[in-house]
Amino acid sequence: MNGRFQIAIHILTLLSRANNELLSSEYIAGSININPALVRKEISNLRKKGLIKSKEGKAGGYSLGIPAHEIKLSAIYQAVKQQQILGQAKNVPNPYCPVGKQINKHLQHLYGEMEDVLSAKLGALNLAEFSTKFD
Amino acid sequence: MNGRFQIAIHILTLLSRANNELLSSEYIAGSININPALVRKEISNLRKKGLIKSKEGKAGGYSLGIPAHEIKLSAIYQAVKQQQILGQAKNVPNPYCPVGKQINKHLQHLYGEMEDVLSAKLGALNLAEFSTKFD
DNA sequence: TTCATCTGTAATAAAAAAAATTACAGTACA
DNA sequence: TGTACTGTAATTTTTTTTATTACAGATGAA
Repeated sequence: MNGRFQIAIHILTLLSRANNELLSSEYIAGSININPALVRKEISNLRKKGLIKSKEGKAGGYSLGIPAHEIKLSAIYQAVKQQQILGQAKNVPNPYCPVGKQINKHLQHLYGEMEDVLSAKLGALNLAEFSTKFD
Repeated sequence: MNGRFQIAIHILTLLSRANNELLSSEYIAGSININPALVRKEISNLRKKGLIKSKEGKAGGYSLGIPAHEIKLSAIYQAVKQQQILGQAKNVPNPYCPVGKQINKHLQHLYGEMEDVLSAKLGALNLAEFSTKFD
């Protein structure tokens, strides 16, 4: 669960409460208290996944790409997670050790199962439900 | 799921296969391919949680603190996770924004639920089972 | 006793990752 | 044609993680 999930869900929550009014990156950044360029960067990613629409130019800004009740939290998680969390492809364990030789494979499998239960849990919640907490 | 979990489970797997023979930090470090001081540091933590026993001095080394089948993977996870993953207590969202004001509380709750399902999943597996994968 | 081989721990440095900042081209409205 | 936005890249700063070095203390053995 990295910091990007937090930013992404914050952005999406703001948009889901905006009633189709466009919000600017500066406004969003003000609510999160981070730099507008970071907001635009994360939105750039979420837009590619279809979760957000943007309009350029004067009076431009952002809105949800699909209705909030169709956005499962698992979709946000998937959109934001970079690569397999599995550690450090760099740290190559000792290939001459029976444990070192295989452990990454087994951990990979274990982590996959973990992701599955997380996704299942997050898939049971959607953005509309999450947003109502702020009423 | 951070890098320390990977190191911790690697250490514990080695110990569980050592048949009560003591392993040195240097041997363990050689299998993981990291620095022996890091191994000792992580073991220092796992020892405080009772998962590992150590013996100082010449011919010293490490062994499991309790039988492998009594070590749930969730216990390893708990031992290793530092603080609530919840992001950045530093990044304080805008308190004048209805979303910014409450989002950390709601995320905290959400993350708590996530931890619960993870722990449940990991609690169904123990170190002995994990170790048999290496036979 | 004294040497050799370990652990325990702290201090420091190096490397990697994350976050912030700055800058500016492109777009659209008025 | 000016203004207010987005899109994106380049760069710097900060934070976190990992590695290294060092050495005191413990223990067993010659």
